[in-house]
Amino acid sequence: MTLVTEATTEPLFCAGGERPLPGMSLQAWLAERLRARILNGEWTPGQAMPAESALAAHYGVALGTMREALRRLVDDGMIERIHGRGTFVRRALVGMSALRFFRFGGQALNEVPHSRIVERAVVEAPAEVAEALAMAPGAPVLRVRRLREVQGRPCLLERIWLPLPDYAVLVDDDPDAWGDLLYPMYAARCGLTVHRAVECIEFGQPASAEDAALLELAPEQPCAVVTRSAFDVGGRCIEWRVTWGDARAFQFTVQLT
Amino acid sequence: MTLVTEATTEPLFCAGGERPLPGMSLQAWLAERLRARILNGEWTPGQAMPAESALAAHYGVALGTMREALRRLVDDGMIERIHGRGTFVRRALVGMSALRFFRFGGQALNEVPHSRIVERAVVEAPAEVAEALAMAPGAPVLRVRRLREVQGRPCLLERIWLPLPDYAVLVDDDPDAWGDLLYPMYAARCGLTVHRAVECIEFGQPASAEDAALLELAPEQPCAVVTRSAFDVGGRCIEWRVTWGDARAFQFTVQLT
DNA sequence: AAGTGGTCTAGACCACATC
DNA sequence: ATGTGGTCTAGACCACTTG
Repeated sequence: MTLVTEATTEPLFCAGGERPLPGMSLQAWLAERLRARILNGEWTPGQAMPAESALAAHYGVALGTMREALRRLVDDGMIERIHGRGTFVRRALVGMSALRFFRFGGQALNEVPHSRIVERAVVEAPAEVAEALAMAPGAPVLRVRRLREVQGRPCLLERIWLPLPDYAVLVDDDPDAWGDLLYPMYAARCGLTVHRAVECIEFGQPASAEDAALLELAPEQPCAVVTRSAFDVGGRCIEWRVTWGDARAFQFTVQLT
Repeated sequence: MTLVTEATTEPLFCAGGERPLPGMSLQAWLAERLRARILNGEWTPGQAMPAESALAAHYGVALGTMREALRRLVDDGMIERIHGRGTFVRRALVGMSALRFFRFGGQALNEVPHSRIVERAVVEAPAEVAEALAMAPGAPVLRVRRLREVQGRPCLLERIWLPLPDYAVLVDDDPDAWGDLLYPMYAARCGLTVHRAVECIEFGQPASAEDAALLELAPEQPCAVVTRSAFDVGGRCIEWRVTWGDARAFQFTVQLT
């Protein structure tokens, strides 16, 4: 009598009364099952998952138990719940521009700075890049240098490394058509969604005199350097980038509770 | 038959069936009531609150509802729950040393750096300090300058401002007896507990040639500057401090999910 | 053994979004 | 009107900590 309206790649029900619970709580086990199904691509980012009632019925658990399992995934940043609409696998990160670490004069809030692609080349991955992207050293990667401008003034310089062949479609097309936001472009053109990222902030100098000139800074001018590894929902690193900006414009706030 | 074992400063029960719920959920209202009682000092930091079952009975709500209210306070960092032991008002922050922003050579993990009080004086609060501490400009404050050393090498210099008369007992005693950790000392000597803090990280130079000399840095050497406002559980700012450290040793990691 | 928080159930009803 | 997540109830039992 139960209609299974969803394709599933796992046993429909853990019958026989025996569930794999070797000390793991039911809600934790449910969360892991759902996480695996998301990672398996059963529900893709932005797509709605079945209703909590449907999931609870599917697994034969109480509603409250399934709610707790879903809450774990929300806390993980894996899914997002919207009252009255449904439960969704989270899309790419937003509002994570390195620009949020800086205060550039006259910068309007939420203003997306203009992007200019300064360089795009297929190169062999240097050791550092290869390690970050979990590739063999020397493997082909797409290297991009991008300058970001606020009100016509250069403020951030980014060096970005992208693993090939995942980003192959970006090798030969027109970079001017990429737009100002890369992550939505990655999703649309390459089917790659950034789900999580780690940033490391340090102080240093521009990587070269040419980079300093692009930023209109003296070569020895101190810069804040933001190194970011970006991962997809499966935990694979799909972008590595380093961003430079004038240290005098750097400002970052931390809440401690 | 119900024994009221706790002193309470509010009506014991919201009788008459009418609870102040002008669109607020019951659990949110409960959380606010409990928050007010904590801020009122009914349960002090480190002390156990009544059991969730007792609280639920006291307010005449279901256990699960009270659990949700308590969960909100946990998420706020207001309380802490320990399985089998109880629910506790959170103590002072730990592991919030500005040292966590730096990597100094040979620094062992969790090593508490040695502290040396370089200056202690009662001064009139400058405008900036007065604003941070919500005092009148020129009001008396205790100014402390502290040098922190790792393996005998100076690494951080702190300028700390403390509102008077709250810290009056520190004006004339022996600073060498303060120890390496100030916040536990504040709690023990002055009855002041840091519950929350906000830090702002910027880039700059030492405040004076003398400060640079204390850090054994050139006066023009770039430094990371960490400005911290520390608040008690009631939201009052009870400490304002600025910390300088060599920018070359600065390293900070941010997780984005 | 007693007391605590953590898990789980099986409902009911409410608030929000969409068609 | 229907379907979604959010709130609330009233229990039961489990896991952990302490005396």
